[in-house]
Amino acid sequence: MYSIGQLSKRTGVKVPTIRYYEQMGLLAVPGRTGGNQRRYGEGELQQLGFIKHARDLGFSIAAIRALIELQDHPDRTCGEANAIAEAQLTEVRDKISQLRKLEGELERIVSGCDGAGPSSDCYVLASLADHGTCNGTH
Amino acid sequence: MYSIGQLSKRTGVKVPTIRYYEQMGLLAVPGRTGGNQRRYGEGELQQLGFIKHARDLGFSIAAIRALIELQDHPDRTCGEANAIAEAQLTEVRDKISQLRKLEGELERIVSGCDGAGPSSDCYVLASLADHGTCNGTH
DNA sequence: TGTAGTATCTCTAGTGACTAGAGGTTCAAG
DNA sequence: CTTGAACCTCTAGTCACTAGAGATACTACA
Repeated sequence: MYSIGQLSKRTGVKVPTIRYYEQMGLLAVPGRTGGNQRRYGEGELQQLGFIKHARDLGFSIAAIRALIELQDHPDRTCGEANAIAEAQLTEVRDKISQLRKLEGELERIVSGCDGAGPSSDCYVLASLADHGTCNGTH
Repeated sequence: MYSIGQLSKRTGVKVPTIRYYEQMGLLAVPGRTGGNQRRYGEGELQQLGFIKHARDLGFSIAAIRALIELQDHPDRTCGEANAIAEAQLTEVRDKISQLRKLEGELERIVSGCDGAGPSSDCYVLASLADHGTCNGTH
C-alpha cells in the first residue's frame, strides 16, 4: 500500500495533481486509513502511470477519460481508442506547422535587429507594428 | 472615430478581447460618448494591430506589455525588444522539438493499431499503459 | 510513551488569455 | 418615435493544474 506521497514519487505526478485527477474522475477513489489518509494499491499505480503517459503525450483530461472508459469495457472495439489517438496526432501536427511559421517569422524579425540602436528605430517593434513586413506567413 | 465593434472588425480582435486588453493595461483607455460607449482613434487602431500581431506570434501579455513600455520610451536601446523576441523564438523552437517527439510516438502508437479488434487487445491502450514500449523518446 | 517534524487532509483562490451569459442602456436607421 | 442591433458592467466558466491556509495524522527517535 502506498501513501499519496509515495505514489507521487513513483509516478512523478505531484500530490495535488493526484488529488485533482481523483476529483476529475480519472483515478479510482482509493481506500483510507482510520485517520482519513488515502492508501493506494498496484492497480491505482498502473492507472496513474497510464494517465501520466497520456498527459505527457498531450491528451486532454476528457480524452483520457474516454480512453479509460474503453479500458473498462473490453468488449468494445478499439476503433474509438485509435480515433482519439489519431485526433491527437492531427492536433500535434497542426500545432507543429503553425509553430514553424511563427519560427520563420520570428527569425526574420530577430535577424533584422542588432539590438544596438534606440528603440525608436527598432526593427522588432517596427515589424510587430506593421503586419505588412511579414511575407504573408500568417 | 471607431466604436468598439468597428475596431473589432478592422483588427479581427473580438469585442470582449478588446475590453480585456484595456483592463490588462495593453490598450489605452479610450474616450467615451455621452452614453458611456468607447470611441477609438487611429492611435488605438495601430496599437491594437501591434498587440494582435504580437499575440499571433505567441508573445504573452506580459511580454507585450514590456514591448509597449519600450515603444513609449524611444530613448532606450532596442536590445531589450530584441531579447524578448529572441526568448520567444527559443520558446517556439523548444515547443517544436517537443511536439516532434510526441508526433513520432503518436505515429508509432497509431500505426500499431488497425482499430478492428476488441479494446482489450488495443495497441493504443497498451502503449499508453506501458511506457516501456516507447523508444525512450520522452 | 512523548514529542518533533514531516505528510496528509479539505477548502478556497489564483494562473493565462480569454469566452459566455445576464440584465440593462444607448445608438442609428427608417 | 420605434425597433433592433450594439454597447455597457459584472460575474462566472474554461483547462489543467498550483499555491496557500489551517487543521489533523503519521512516523521515527529518545
